[in-house]
Amino acid sequence: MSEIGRPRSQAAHDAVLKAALRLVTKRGFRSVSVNEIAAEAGVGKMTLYRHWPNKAALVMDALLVLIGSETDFPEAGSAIESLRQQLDLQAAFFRSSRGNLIRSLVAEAQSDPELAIAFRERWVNPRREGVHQIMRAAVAEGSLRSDIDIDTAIDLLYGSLYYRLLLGAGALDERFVDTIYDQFLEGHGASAQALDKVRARR
Amino acid sequence: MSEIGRPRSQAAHDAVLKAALRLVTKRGFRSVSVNEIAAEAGVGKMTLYRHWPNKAALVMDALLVLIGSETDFPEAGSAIESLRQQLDLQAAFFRSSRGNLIRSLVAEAQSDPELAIAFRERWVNPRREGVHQIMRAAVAEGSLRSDIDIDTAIDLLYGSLYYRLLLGAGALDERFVDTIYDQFLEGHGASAQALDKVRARR
DNA sequence: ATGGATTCGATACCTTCGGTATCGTTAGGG
DNA sequence: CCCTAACGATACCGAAGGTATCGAATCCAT
Repeated sequence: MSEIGRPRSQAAHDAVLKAALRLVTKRGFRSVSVNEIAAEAGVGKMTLYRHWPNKAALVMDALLVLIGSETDFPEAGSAIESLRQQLDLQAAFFRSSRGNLIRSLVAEAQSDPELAIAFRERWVNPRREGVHQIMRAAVAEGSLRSDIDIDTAIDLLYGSLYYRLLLGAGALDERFVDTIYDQFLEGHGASAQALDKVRARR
Repeated sequence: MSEIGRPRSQAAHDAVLKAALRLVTKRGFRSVSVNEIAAEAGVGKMTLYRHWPNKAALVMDALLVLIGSETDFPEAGSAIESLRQQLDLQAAFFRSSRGNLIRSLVAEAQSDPELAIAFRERWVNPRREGVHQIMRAAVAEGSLRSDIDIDTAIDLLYGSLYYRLLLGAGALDERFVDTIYDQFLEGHGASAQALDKVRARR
């Protein structure tokens, strides 16, 4: 297990990640060049390409390493409350400069199959799994109806957030989160299930 | 009022639109070059740029002119049935090679503000307006609860379709449409409203 | 310590692509 | 019939992602 030659510089690695995050969140993926990122990091272009195979992989890493935890589930008194707070958090995340990063990566992924897979497996799926868990807990605590189709529910709730982020179809404010959350509970809250039983009894 | 000089060739115009549609639906926006489109159309590059200011505007036009009507609302016995059929139609549209075109334009719009505006105003908004009308009709015929927030309902339903199209998070098949439609009616169908009244009476 | 292997930052370079400029040629309205 | 603008073709420009190569620096193994 040879460790021959000069070792990789962790400082350079970190500086490039930070520079990439700063520039891309601010101005977007396409309008930031690799030369700029290297210059901002005070690093040679070839050093950058020794650490990442291409621009997309670098920015994807910057997202995961530097701000991946910003959408973690907050602690809350109940699962359903935690879900609600995470929806707000996700909307705030999209509304902030981080939103540019997500928009950029989704856009780039449309013409870069490798990036598409990486984004789905390393960003989307882990977060879906988190929502999945919390929804199962919400079912267990009796806040959501037990016959809910969780995957589709996630598509509806989080799909609408991505829709507004990418299509610019409307504000990603708390009022919007309020509304989709209310509409969601209207159909999937435990009280809706109770009402179904009323209907069934008739 | 002057019509001096050689007139624009409608044949060239149409050939470029057709070539752009064919190539971009097949291979995607980024991997098709303007040179290819011009060659495929049997047209000089400068002729292309005399008819459209840039590649994005051309492809946007191809979408609207050639296949804009493919997502029109089908005739159906009731408004709610028409809504359901249009959802299926939209999913089939996204699932077909047309989906590549939409994905390409949404992606490109993330770094092209003019295209973003054009796509929203010329594609998204007109179709949202169609859904809006049909949902109002569904309320009027008693198929949807009268207190529905239509704009948010559109975000939920169609947002989830765009989400699956762009994130590749799952199949856009009829089963999926079935499920989101059922979940939608669960919360917003008129019977749900009736059940609310049962709850209120207690 | 010293030498070999590898990374470092810097810079020149290659290729591709969107878009422009310029040819001589062609069509048609005044 | 002729003047003007569009036509197809092609050369060109600038920006950008990625590669190649440089001498210098750094660490491990001997």
